[in-house]
Amino acid sequence: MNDENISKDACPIARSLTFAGDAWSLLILRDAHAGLTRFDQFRKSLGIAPTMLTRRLATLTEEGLLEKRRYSEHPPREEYLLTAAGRDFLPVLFMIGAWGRQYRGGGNLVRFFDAENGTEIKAVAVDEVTGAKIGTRPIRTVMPD
Amino acid sequence: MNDENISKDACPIARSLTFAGDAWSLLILRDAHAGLTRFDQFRKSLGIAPTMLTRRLATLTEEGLLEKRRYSEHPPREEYLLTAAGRDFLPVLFMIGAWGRQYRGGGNLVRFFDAENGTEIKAVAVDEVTGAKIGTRPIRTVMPD
DNA sequence: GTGACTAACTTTCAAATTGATAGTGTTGTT
DNA sequence: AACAACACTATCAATTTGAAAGTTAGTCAC
Repeated sequence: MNDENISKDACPIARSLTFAGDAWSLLILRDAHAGLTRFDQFRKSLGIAPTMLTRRLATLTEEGLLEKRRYSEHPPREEYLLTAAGRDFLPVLFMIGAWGRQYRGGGNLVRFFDAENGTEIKAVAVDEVTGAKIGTRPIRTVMPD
Repeated sequence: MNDENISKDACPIARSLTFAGDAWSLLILRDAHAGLTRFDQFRKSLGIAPTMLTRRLATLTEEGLLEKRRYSEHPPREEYLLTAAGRDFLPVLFMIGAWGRQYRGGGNLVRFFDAENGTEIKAVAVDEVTGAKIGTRPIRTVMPD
């Protein structure tokens, strides 16, 4: 895709897709939220080729979703930690997961629980202003300029 | 990517990424939600090569997010309409957009308003059970089996 | 009834990306 | 000294993408 055009677009979705528009990046972010930080952890979890993983980690780091940190001087070893922008991507992953659970839900699926009160998490997107679920009320789109 | 492995995975996110793991599909869905239905409308809006568009529309149709409907017998012409599964993908798009607005928000962006009361929509993902925003409380992940 | 035009594609092919496999450099462990 | 762990890099075949042109099946204007 032509990233130049898309990221300069007035659409916030298109802008996000500069890096989030491929499956590996989203799966890496998923694993990062699950606590993975190291190259080999990601590689083994995803079964991704190391060339791909190197590139994707570099992009996610450049784009500010991950941060490279040296965790050992001898030998020199790096790990990848979520930044604030990376952590704030979690709602996106949960909504993708919610859709998958509803429409691709056959067989056993991973489940997520609120660690404090033990209830299963049911992620929904709402408009914070009206409290209504996204998609239940008519939307008006306003272009800039 | 190896779709076979990923869609059989126990992760609902990975399952969704079988088709949603590329930027064009998400942009087509965005445009479909904006009301576009026809091949040439998508093509002009996205600047996508017709080869790509044909393939993506076919995949989205096979995956049950779009539905092909004949809108003219003479000449034979088809349009693509969102199915229930496609409509339910809107929250994902809104959350991707919300992230992009926050972290890639320079310049003028499209904005979305509640058509009934005129307030700007601020999409957030919450746990329907606790009402807490996703990511503000600790999560426990439970694997199947 | 010929020529221009529209819509939804398909064909072709070069360029870019991906993915599998093997190898490298630095270091700790036995 | 031999072996293993970790985080990569190198190589290269296979797949995917993207640009441009062509096709099919009709409508419309004259």
